[in-house]
Amino acid sequence: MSLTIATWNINSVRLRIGNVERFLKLRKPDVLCLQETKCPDEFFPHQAFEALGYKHRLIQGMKSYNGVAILSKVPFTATKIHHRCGKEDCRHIEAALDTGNDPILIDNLYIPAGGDIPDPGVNDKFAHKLEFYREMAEWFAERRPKPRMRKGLRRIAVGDLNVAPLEHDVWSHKQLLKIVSHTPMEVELFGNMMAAMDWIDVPRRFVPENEKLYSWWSYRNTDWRKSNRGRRLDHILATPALSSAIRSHHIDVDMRDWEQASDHVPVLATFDV
DNA sequence: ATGTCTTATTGTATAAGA
Repeated sequence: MSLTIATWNINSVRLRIGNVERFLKLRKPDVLCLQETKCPDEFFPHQAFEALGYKHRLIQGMKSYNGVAILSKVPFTATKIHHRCGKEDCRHIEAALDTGNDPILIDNLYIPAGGDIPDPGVNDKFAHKLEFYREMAEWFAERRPKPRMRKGLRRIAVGDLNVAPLEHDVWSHKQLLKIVSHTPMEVELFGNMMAAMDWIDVPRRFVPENEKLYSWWSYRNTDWRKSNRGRRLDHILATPALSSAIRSHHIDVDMRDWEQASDHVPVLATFDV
């Protein structure tokens, strides 16, 4: 079966539920992973998703900040809510998708943005971000399939990881080296997390590393398209067991122009599972 | 880099986070 996964930092699911519905009708992903829902669970707009066939929903939200959700047409065989760095701040949920074959595990992540100053000694938010990356690398390493497991493990991780790892994941590598999201320290920890599970960077399977690729443009630019000072903060990662199943990818850049747009646009990938 | 958007509140202006 064909499986399309989308990830989107929605920056308030209630404010932008109209845009979510429009996106789902347009792209019809099988699974949508949202971050920054900013919505306590009791207020989550379930009916909008139910009406469009997303009958399987795992949500973990809170007041004001953060919040993640997995909305799926595909049933779950298991779900988990994870607490990271000793906090309960709604940043990691996990579901097993019932694809008929081995279930595919999907992690939906909202990694801390990290504040403005890239120094963990003076900026607690940056320290939290680094700690989150270290914890994820360790957690994935513990789940890495043993060499004797020849078929490997089918796992997909998506979300707003708040790091643009490659030179051409930002508009100016040189000018952003000291800007949080592209500092060498963050990029190194991102790399450690990638190595922990041998993750494949799915969009970069299709777009060469010397081409610009972004999923986020700041609200602070008056004309985002003209200045085009973007960053690739939103990611889709897949394990080697899914390597031959990867079919296509798409970043919905034009959605940055939609009425009352999020500052992030959806990233999609299709697998033949 | 600048400077915008969202949420919440000792609220109709301000602060915090991104």
